[in-house]
Amino acid sequence: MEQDKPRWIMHLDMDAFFAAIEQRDDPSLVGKPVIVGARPGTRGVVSTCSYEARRYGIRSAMPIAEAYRKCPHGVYLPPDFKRYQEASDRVMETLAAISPVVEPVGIDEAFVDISGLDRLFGSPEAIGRRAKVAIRQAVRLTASVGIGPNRLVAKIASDFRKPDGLTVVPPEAVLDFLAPLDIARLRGVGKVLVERLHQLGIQTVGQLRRFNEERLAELVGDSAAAMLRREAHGLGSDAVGQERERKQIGKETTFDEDVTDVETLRRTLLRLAGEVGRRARRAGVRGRCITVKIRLAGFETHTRRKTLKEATAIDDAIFATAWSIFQESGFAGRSVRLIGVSLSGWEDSSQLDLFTRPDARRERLMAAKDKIVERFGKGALGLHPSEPEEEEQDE
DNA sequence: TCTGGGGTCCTTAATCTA
DNA sequence: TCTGTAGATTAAGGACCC
Repeated sequence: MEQDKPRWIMHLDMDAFFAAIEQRDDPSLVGKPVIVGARPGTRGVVSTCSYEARRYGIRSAMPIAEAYRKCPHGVYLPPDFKRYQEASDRVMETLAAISPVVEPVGIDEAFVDISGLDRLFGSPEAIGRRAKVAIRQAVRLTASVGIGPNRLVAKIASDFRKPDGLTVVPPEAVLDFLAPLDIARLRGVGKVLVERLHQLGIQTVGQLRRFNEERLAELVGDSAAAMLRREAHGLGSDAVGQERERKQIGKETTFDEDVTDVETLRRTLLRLAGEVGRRARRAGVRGRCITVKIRLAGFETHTRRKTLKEATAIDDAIFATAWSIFQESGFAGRSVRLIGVSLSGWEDSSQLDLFTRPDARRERLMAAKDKIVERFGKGALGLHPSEPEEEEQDE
């Protein structure tokens, strides 16, 4: 049922989400530089910071040590995902009351298809205002909204005026809107591509649009060039859907200090494999592919992978494979900064044989055990609560 | 300065297989 | 049966995003 009516896509982005929730819940933090992320003095980064903190040059993903140097008197808080998820759920519900087509992106953003809602709610701009007001009422937080003919333009528009902004870009205004913007605003253009485009003298989207097509393809490759061309012309998908199926479940950890002790690495892998298994069972998936990620002291990162004959979600099987991968990797004895395990390559559920598969019974048992531990704690299984630690909150 | 953790997708190369 | 090859699968790394 193709329709010729113009598409209107809204992108909504919560302002400094984690920090704003902290300020909302503790009024003494209002007006102060609030930094949510790793503890100062550890190896971590800033997750989100308030606009007051941004005045000191603090940004998301900045090493926490650097943030602390820039703003030692800031308020440093660990993230509390449970509270953030609650707020996020309410935001998504609020959006769902405006349009049935809402696609959450992570915890603090969403795309909403608002095409054809003019009779109900008025112009796209009126709908954007309505969404902002409804969210403010529901969670006492502000959001920035962008509206355009597709996801690309809507997303760039929501980022255009922040915080608490509203930017509507009608189809006929797209080219003019994009032309003066920095190429880094485009999706898929990160540090590497920005650097390469700068070398070509391209700083803005308008310059990119005018740049010779063949030359661009020679320098960044055919597929990147094609993507850049489309984006420079403001072309993008207008399909808004539900969340996509996830393709991988992983868990990794960075040590406070680099580790050479093989026993420590073994125990860490065991714990990570257990966590991955537990999450896979809860998600009802089994994977054939096990990947071990190792980051050495110099930040040099490697992955090694093995594909099993039978898909699994059992801790022991994941660990045994991960451990053999590590032992065969040749990294034993090196100084390790980070180690991680992930499971992927889901088996095709249409070919599942739930009753004859040898692992099925054990998996059901382990899933039941997971549930008991979840509800009543490790004590319920006769385990010491601090035994194989685990404080993990569920994302 | 010293770089988290959860992911997705793309590229390239090697290997398997029809 | 031999051989070349196209296409699928596997593996590793990297860029990017939130």
